[in-house]
Amino acid sequence: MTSAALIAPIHTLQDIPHMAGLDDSPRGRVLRAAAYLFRQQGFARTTVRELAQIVGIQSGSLFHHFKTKDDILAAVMEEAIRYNLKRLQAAVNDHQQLIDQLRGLIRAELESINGDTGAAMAVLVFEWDALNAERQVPLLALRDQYEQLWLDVLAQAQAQGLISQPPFIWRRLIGGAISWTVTWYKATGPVSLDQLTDMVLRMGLDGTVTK
Amino acid sequence: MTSAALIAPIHTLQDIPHMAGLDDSPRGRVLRAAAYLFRQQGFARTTVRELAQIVGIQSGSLFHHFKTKDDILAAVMEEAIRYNLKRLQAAVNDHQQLIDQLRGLIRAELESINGDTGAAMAVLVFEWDALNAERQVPLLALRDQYEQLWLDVLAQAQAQGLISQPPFIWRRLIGGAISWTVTWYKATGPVSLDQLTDMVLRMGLDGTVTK
DNA sequence: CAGTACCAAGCAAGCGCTTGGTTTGTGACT
DNA sequence: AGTCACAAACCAAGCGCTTGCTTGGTACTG
Repeated sequence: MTSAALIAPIHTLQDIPHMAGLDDSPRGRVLRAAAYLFRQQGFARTTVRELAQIVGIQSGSLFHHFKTKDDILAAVMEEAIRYNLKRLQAAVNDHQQLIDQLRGLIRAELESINGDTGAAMAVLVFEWDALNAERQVPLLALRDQYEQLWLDVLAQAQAQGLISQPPFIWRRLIGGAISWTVTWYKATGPVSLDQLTDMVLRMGLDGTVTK
Repeated sequence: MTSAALIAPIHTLQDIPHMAGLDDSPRGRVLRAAAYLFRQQGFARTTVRELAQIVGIQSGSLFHHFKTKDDILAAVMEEAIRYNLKRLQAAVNDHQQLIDQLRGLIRAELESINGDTGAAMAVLVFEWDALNAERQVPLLALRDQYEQLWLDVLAQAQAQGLISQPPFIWRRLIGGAISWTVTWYKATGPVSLDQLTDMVLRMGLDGTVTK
């Protein structure tokens, strides 16, 4: 097998940005490095030796903190989804007007994907199938909560005539547009997160409002 | 590592749907199986032995047709992008009205992702980073052609006031919504491809037209 | 002195790919 | 029609290497 990343693979933990929700415990350090590597190269192509090297320990020592490599993946995903579920709940609770709640949800999800939990969120999306079916179950329960938050707001939005598509479909299409930003959007570019939020929101309010 | 797909991994080529653009030559058979497996389990987690077994040959015999496993991945991607570039060009040429061209593009891309080239398109999206940088170059040139087709139509759409966002942004957001359908849309479900096309189109024509 | 965190070494299994040789299909020439 | 040459397609076996993970022991901390 040809190995990717032959050039400058040497990293240390300090080169890797912090991830919200993770402390500086050994466990937190492993998960931070894992989120970074799993996103950068994929789960299967990341070796436990490589991960250990970045954390600064021997590869065998990883298994003092996690039973298997799969457990590390599951932990990264669980941290990501738990943290961002809270973020989304806050986004809804912070506003009373429905349109502001909707904008808040979009903004929060854009942040989770392009901000300080971006690596873990990308792993959650792109490496989902790498997780055993059994290990997916508890995460699916969390994801259902996450999606229900959206659907509750969207049901009201439909009732008020804010959106003209079924909430389920609307959520999938807009969710796709938001998730996809991970492949192209740079916060340092010409478009700010607030501007991007408004663009997505406008696309969501399709022809029903001339706002 | 725990291995996924412990249950009923036994397949033969006949269980795998045909892919448009591939013939029944040995090469075509390998690529068809590869597109299916790479999508199902990911490139890294698919072994050459597994691939060979489905095709019905020995693993070593694969290397009579392709130099490396990476070459197989690159070939799957190239076939996918070449075939769908033609499909997109046809979609534009088949109509004269701008709005119909736009709808044609959306419909064509939804088809390529959810239809007879779906597996290969998913591989193109999800396994892009598994490809060496050098091998990405020729594919990027093809992808630029593909995207330019969209941008040409979108520039006119903006000039006519059909869309209210910059073509580049519009394309990214709508492209995300379309690509994302691979994660949830089933052609056998309650929503037809034509209906889905109209939903995406309506979302794209954001508030500028009360069509 | 118990528990946490770690190292050094290495095992068993699986990986991509190679090798040397055999079968099969095809077209040209008698 | 028969036969021969040659390339394409394939098999059987296995090499060299990497993988996730284990083991038995040591240092540090409260």
